[in-house]
Amino acid sequence: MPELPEVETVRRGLEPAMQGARFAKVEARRKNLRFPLPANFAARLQGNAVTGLGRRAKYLLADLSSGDVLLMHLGMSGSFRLARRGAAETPGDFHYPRSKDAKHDHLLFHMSSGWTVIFNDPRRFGFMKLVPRRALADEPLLRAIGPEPLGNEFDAGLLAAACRGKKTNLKAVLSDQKVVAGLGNIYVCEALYRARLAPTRGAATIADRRGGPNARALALVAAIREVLHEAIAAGGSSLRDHRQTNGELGYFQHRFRVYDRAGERCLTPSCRGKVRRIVQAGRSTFYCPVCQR
DNA sequence: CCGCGGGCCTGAGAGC
DNA sequence: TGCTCTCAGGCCCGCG
Repeated sequence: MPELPEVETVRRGLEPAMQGARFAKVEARRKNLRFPLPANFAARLQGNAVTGLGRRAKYLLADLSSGDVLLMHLGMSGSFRLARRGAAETPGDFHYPRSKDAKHDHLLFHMSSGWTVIFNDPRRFGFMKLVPRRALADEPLLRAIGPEPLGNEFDAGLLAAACRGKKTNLKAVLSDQKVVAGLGNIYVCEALYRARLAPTRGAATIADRRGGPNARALALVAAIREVLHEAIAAGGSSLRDHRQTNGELGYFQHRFRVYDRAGERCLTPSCRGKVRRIVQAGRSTFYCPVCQR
């Protein structure tokens, strides 16, 4: 599923079940997701309390009382859901499995809060890793990731500096996690539409001659922030896989202005354009060729 | 250094 | 109904 708004939605959903709770029992139904699970995965979690639940880019990070950090990535199709222990939908219960999807319930975290946290991932592009807290700064998966787009550090000056001298286009730059964290195909398309910038536009053209931000860079940063805030408030976007942890769908997909709207009218008032789908770096890009320049 | 294509997996939907 | 083909929100690697 998951880009920043979906991962943040999941983080918020997991908090009441995990924050301050212990892993009473962990069931790993497979020994690998995208990568092999850490050695002794269940044993290293069991008995630990979750002292904090954070997010960095598209990663969830659970701080454990052992001093380890549990790093979780949802890949393309990973999701978490919560079930009350003893309730009908809870694994181990008489009625379970009840969804045809249950074969992809790979990890079960039975928490001392009474909740069971279930990680489901049909495509198994997701993965988990345990990292000692003091080694987190050197963690290769996180080290190269750029600033959080909703944080104070990220601004037009930073984005322009990252684009300066680049030969590539805006779509590629915004999709690059080293430039800015957490954007994926959907929110890159939506942010570019809101900033009225074409995804094919050369990235360097949002910097002025000195490499400082121009009006385009300012518009782009504002658009990125705006679309992410709105999407988080809507519980993310549900296309195929993403659900909130309570099983409800996000609803931001109803507010897409270009994504998956190929051939439909541009929503900009007075624009006569039609949304176009092109392929960049092997992925679909949606944009209005009339009002995005 | 850069961009691109392939690979990792499974499932959904379209077309025949 | 069922086969085959394409596509999917991420990310890493190797190639040229």
